[in-house]
Amino acid sequence: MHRSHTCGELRLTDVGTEVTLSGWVQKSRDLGGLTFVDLRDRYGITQLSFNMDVNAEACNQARKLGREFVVKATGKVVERSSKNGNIPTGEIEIAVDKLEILNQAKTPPFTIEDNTDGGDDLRMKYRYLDLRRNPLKNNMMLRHKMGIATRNYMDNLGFMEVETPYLIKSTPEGARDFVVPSRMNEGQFYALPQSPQTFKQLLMVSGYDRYYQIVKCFRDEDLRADRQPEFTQIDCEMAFVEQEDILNTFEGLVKHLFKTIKGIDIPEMTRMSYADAEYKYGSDKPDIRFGMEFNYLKLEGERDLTGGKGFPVFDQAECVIAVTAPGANTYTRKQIDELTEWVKRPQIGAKGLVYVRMNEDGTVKSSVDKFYGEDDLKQWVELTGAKTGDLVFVLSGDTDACRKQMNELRLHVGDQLGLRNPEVYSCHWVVDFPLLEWNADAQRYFAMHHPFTSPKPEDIPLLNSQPGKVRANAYDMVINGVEVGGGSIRIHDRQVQADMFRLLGFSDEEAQAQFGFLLNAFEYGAPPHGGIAFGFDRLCSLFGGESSIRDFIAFPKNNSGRDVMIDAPSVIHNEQLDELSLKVALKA
RNA sequence: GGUCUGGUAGUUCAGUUGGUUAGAAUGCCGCCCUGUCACGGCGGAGGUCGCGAGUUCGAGUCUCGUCCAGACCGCCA
Repeated sequence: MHRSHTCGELRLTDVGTEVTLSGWVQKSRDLGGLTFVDLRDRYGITQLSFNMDVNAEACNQARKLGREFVVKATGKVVERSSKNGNIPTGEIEIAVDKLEILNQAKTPPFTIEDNTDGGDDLRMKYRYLDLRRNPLKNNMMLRHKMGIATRNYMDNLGFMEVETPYLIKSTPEGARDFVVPSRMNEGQFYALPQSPQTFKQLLMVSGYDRYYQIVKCFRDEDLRADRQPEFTQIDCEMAFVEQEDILNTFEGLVKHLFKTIKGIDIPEMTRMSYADAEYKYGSDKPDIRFGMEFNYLKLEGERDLTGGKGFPVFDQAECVIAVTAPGANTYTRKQIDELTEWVKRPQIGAKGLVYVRMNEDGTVKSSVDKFYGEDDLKQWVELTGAKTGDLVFVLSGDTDACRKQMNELRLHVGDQLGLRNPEVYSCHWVVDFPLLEWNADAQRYFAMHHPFTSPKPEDIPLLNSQPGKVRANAYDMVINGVEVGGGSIRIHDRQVQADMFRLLGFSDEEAQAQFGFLLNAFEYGAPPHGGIAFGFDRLCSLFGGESSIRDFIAFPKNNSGRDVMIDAPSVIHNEQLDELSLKVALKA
């Protein structure tokens, strides 16, 4: 027997008990005749004590222990004479009779502490050591609990989990596929699924009217802090439902997760149209934890409070947007200059930044006083609702670009002003997405969500005349400005689906070749259906209060898509290539 | 594909206008210490300044290239 208890469970009530503990040496403190060893496992830390007068042999052994040695200690639980209130086991210690080294350890390249001295690179290379640290361990535990809570909720509602294949067929739409060569089918490739989309729809045709799956998905695109090439979705689909049913069911899932994991009651989620989201926040995933909504000083067909005063920048702009930063008149000239440089970076691309100060003495001072008098500014201020002590930021330009830029500025200033507290959660739906998106390069429409999304029935007449105006039965759930999930009511009519493929530029032959199995299935009694998929990693990071998903995945990839621990990807042997009938021709 | 930031001791970082022997903290090693828990005290070892070229009397420092890491843009139905 290697242990009778874990390192996190012994208390004062266990005093006198003979126990055996096994774990890792967190730290030892050698006081001369007395040595203490902190023994750690994933349940906690228990102090081992060694006394030269009582057991010289064990004490001498203990003095030689290095960090992260794996040891087994047997002894009696005793009350400490000086207690440690910082840890749950701090009132007791083990007076060790017998110490056994189960395995030695090299000194780890970084400290196994909550605030480690290790950099990201090193932590990734020794991920198995990084995972010993509390923050990572807690993240993994959070992820585990999120999975359990999800499965409980879904199971209670009668959803069944069905596994779908990972080796499927490559399709041209959407993200790049990861491909897998087939040995038995020379020159042919499987693709790893970007999502189980078509399979879950086929399961609806099969009559499995409530399906879900916590499932890995794969996309061969560049990485970000919140994007990994392989990631996990909570993938769901329901038959005989309308949009309302889906929204209610999965609003319930997220509320359940908040309640069971964090003990937070989330109020009913508001719904915002895509058009409103873009209008008020310049984003399809607005963070509505704080105000700072857009005010249009100038917008075609609405108003123009800026024209005719000789300021060419605004005169030539399609759109002028003002946003009030509450209490931000404390910003110094230097801070505003920095913000100006910030919005002028190529990533944001604004030409400049205009501001209006709401001074304590009641005066209003702007960076464009040369062109705009007190009356003009008063009109602006009235529209934006800015009060004394506030600072109004104004950007101008083409409407879409200006909205995007103001969205970035709004979030950035929101961060600076501490308006985006990670402990405050604001969940809402964005609905009525456009069905199609015009792509200027390809000179054709692309499905904004995916080609299986159904148009709103009342918008169907526009499909041929104004495709860009057609709204979809599509929805995203947004939490704190993070798109955590999205879905749609699908097309279940073969003819409509075929029309959609045609609209997206597929010939009938191409549509049949790519998605014939789905079109065929729709001929055998496809029920109306729809669904949603949540980004599980993002949900976990959100619950953990972090913006990067990497530390919520046990073994993630780095920025370049590499696993630096196992050193993947790697070249393969020529024998393997031969078997697959492949030849590698490196570019340049 | 692009923009930006960084790469100096095992680790995290500092390093002035280009100028003697490149520093700190922590970790590691040795000695001392009987109630520590960020233990304490004394001593010690530890560096091809990512790599390559260039400028210069002289480069950690300046220039160019390259590799690696991170953030972002493009991309992500």
